[in-house]
Amino acid sequence: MTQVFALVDCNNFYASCEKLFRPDLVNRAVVVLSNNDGCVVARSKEAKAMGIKMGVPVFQIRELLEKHQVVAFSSNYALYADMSARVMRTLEEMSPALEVYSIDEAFLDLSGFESTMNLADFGYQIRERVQQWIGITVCVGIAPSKTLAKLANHGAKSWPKTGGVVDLMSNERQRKLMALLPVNEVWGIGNRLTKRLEDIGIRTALELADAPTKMIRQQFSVVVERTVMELNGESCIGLEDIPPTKKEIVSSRAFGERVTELTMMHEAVAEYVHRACIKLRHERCQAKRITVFLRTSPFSDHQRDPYYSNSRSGELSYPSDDTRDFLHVASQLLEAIWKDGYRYAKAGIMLSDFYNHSAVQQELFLSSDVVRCNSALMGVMDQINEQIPNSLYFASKGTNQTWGMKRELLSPAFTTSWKGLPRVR
DNA sequence: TCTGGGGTCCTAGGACCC
DNA sequence: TCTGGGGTCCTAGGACCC
Repeated sequence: MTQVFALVDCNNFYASCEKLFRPDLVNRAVVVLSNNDGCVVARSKEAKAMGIKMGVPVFQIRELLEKHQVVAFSSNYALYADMSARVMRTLEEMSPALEVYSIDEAFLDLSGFESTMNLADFGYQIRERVQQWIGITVCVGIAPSKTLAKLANHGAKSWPKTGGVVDLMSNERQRKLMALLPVNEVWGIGNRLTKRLEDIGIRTALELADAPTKMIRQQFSVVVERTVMELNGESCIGLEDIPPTKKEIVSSRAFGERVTELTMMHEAVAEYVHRACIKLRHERCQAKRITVFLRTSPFSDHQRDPYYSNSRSGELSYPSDDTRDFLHVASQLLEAIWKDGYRYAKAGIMLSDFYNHSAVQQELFLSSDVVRCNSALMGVMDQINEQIPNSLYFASKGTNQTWGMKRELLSPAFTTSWKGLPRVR
């Protein structure tokens, strides 16, 4: 049986979420900014039309924003996550299997649907329902492989006359679309690969699809080879409807102001450990390995502001999900890579080497009572913090946090009670 | 002055073992 | 003193994604 995938993607998702609760902003250009209000990470269609590019630093386009009275928001992740969950629940009801691919995209398995209905019509149904129930506009791409479904979706987004749905099940239509799209629009082909592919004369998606797989494998990799097969309608990447367990958890952040003192950096690292461990417990995992990293700004003039970047990993003697275990090691690792005299712009920690909670072998000399007691303590802490965020934490992360990030343009928490509200001081 | 955060997968090379 | 080749495991780095 031929496989059928649909990719459903929300249009301008973060900007659309902000607009949804501000009817006064219809037809106004809206942008959403990254942490620290540093870069543009989402634009409404009006903002796109002004030529505001994805990822551009705000300070470079400040005049443009003011001149056209563009409305800017700090990113309100709690709001977007909540809206995303609503969209996904709606999609779930319409398809037997769904893979939540990112906050604003999902793959649906529509295999077998083609015998009872017109696939494009079903795409329009999806679009209408999400629009009506949630108020978010989506585009739908339908094809026999995920990579082609991505391209179909791109077509649906780019050409309004498609009505937001493109059915790419026929080979003829696949080739027609691929001939029009540059190779860098293909899922899995980024900047570097685009450059290398262009060097050997491959410029369009179709030229990549027609390239001999053997040569692609030799000159590039198995990954690119798989992409070529997917472009030819051969599905190599299946639907992952059960989310795989995480292999690492990262918590990192650029500072609102440069950090020059070790005590401050200790506080910041403690904060990241705290956040990562909450996620770890949420995943019902334990980790053994922790990495601490820090760096100065790669963008500044290195004559005046020299560059330094370093990281160091350490291991616990047994897997744990106890914040205190990681705080202890992290602080030692930080001491080992810290150098005085630099203006640090960013730091973070990463947890890795995960073990399933139930399958973890306890440390030989730790009584099981102690372990039970620790995990109960952490559980209570997480529960309280879920009710009232940041009410309970370890003193090591500090109470002042002058290095914390800037979020000056945050929208209110429209749909969530506590999450997303700035901390009350 | 001001440039995000969180992930995955693959590969090359070093360490180590037999 | 001479000194092989193959396998495995781990890590760092590169590339990609949203």
